[in-house]
Amino acid sequence: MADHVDLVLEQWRARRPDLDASPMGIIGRMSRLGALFDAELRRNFAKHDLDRASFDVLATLRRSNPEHSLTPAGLMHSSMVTSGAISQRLDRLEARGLVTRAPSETDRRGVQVTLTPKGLELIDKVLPTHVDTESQLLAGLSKAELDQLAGLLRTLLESLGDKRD
Amino acid sequence: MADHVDLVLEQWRARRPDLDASPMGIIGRMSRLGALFDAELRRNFAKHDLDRASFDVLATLRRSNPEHSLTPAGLMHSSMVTSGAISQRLDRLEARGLVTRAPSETDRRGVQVTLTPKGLELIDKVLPTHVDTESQLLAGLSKAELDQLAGLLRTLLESLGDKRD
DNA sequence: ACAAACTATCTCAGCACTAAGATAGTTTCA
DNA sequence: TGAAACTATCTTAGTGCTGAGATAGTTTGT
Repeated sequence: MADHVDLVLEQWRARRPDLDASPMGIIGRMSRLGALFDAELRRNFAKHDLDRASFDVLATLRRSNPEHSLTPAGLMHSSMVTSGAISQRLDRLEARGLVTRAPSETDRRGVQVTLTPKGLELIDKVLPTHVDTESQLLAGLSKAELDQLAGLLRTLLESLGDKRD
Repeated sequence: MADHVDLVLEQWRARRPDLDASPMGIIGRMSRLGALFDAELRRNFAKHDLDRASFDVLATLRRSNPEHSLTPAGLMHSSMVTSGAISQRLDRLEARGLVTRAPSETDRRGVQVTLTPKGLELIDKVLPTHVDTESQLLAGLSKAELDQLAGLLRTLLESLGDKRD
């Protein structure tokens, strides 16, 4: 059994035997899996006239609270992109009538972003197909293996300072 | 112990208890780890006037064979980007004198890309700092845990058809 | 009370990528 | 042999992001 990364590691052993390339065995695999996941998830988003960026915003609003409402800063922290990216995502979603931007009542610099009924309907339609696609992507591992994997990834995230907020 | 993704999963349970969001526990964590890894690796590349794209090309050439030489198609398969992206990456690297493009001797459509001495020197200088950075990113897991993680990721990649070529 | 420091959001130029398609050369096979 | 299918590479318009910085409003400390 060997995947593409095993070949890469062999090549490094042949060309640079002095180098311990083993960390690439983890980080290289994650990067490849990320690319494969992304490509497949994108196919599903496209069926519903969405892309990853729009889905992320709609899904974050959907799960955050019963009002489906957050500030741009809140969206930024959740999605790990810059404030400029959030502004542009919101421009697109607002133009499509999927979210609204309202001035904050407590802070005149602030904005409150809220899912419209149309946005709620769309994300609720896409969500089941999304987890379904994800589930198929993970079908190569058993339930026990998936739990083990989730645990290792959580430990790693915690060690890098990933927090709950 | 809980990371950001645990919060996300809790929120889904509260808002959409009918939905089994557990696949997000894996795919969401991989995506976050990918972003954190990328940011840190980029910092190291920048120290050497490089970016991820250029590093990928130089490293792939470095490990592939003793001649440090591949076709654009070979680079494309290894890096999971489109042919257009490879063309542009090679334009940049060629302009900096880090690789050469020579017409293939056997196929007049073909091109042979080769590391220059300057390119070889650069990648050999950066490589140890790169694996060092990766190693630090993984320091939160023991050697045994890393082996376990690599195995699970390999199984997943194989189940998705990732091949050695 | 007021200046300085800070915070929230937006704007925009520059960058690397994709998707589609152009160009040139090679292979297949009737 | 010659047409059709295929392959290798490059070109280009369009897209979404980052990084830097602008703008407006809030908080802090004296």
